Amino acid sequence: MDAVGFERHDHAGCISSGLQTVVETCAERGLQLTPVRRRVVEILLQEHRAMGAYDVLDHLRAEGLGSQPPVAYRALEFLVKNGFAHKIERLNAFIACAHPGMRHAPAFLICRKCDVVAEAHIADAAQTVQGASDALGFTVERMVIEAEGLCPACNSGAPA
Amino acid sequence: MDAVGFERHDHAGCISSGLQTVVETCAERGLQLTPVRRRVVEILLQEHRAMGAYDVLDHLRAEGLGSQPPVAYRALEFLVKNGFAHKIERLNAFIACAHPGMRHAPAFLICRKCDVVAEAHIADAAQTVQGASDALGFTVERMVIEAEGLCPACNSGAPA
DNA sequence: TGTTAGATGTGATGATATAACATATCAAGC
DNA sequence: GCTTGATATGTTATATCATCACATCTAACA
Repeated sequence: MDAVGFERHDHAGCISSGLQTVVETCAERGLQLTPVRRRVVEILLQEHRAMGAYDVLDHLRAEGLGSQPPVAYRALEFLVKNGFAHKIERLNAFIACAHPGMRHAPAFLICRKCDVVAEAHIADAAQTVQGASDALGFTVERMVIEAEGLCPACNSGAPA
Repeated sequence: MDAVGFERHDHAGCISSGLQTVVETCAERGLQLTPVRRRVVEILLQEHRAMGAYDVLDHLRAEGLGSQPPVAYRALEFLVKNGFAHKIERLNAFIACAHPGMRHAPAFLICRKCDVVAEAHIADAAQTVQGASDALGFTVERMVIEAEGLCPACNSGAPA
């Protein structure tokens, strides 16, 4: 198990390495990392939080990279489909993947107070759901595991 | 582990017993099961599927029980808060709880082909997420576990 | 060079959800 | 009985999230 999101970290480094991984993975797989798509993943990495599609669109608009909702939704769809970003269903929002390119079934821990979202990899939980589904004859194609509550900082009464 | 949703069942019975459980639980806890709230849980039990708030509202409107969105959303909020219904985040839709009154962390198995939604109780998965969250200092208040894929019937090529 | 597939631009609209404020109901306490 | 407070409902308007439909552009390539 690990989690990305609560601890402090070298953010400039995490942006550049995250972007680099996306660039490389797209090259390997023959995916078109167009300017809009590239910029959206950069925005998600920079902001480092769950962003609504219209938040992303605001950034794009300010940079002349598209002004209508479909522009943002299409880029986000591409990123989610290829594992470079995730949709947080509980928030109707999107976040850069902490481990782009890797196959994984992430779980998200969402703080209701400060809105921080951590991406945890709780393989056992995913496997348990998978196993139970198999037993019922249900084939799992996508899985959503999201926990809402209080993050360590908000738990301990620290300023949000 | 058990699941409610895929197998055939005595639906008239499940409606009446489900409603009865809600009525009794409200009485026990001093909750106001008003006409709108009661009718909404009946609608969810009758339809036996995930319904959008506006689908529910259509029923209410046809019966003169309210015509504006907040009427439906408020009733649904009451039902979800008290464990009589669940929100399926992946679908932005609501479904009657298969085990009203019981404390539980349900997982939902959503068929993308025929839209059937089964409520499974995969205690291990919930506990695993809970345990991992505790280890990180994250307090879980609400958990969403949803798997999307193909139900047994759609899996086997049976008519959807 | 014509064709095609994928990506983007853009206007309109659909779908989901809540804010804000007025009104109603009812039980508790004076 | 009357006031008060808590809870629920009615209603208008609006906020927020998401997609449709169609035109255009570009690169790959037969």
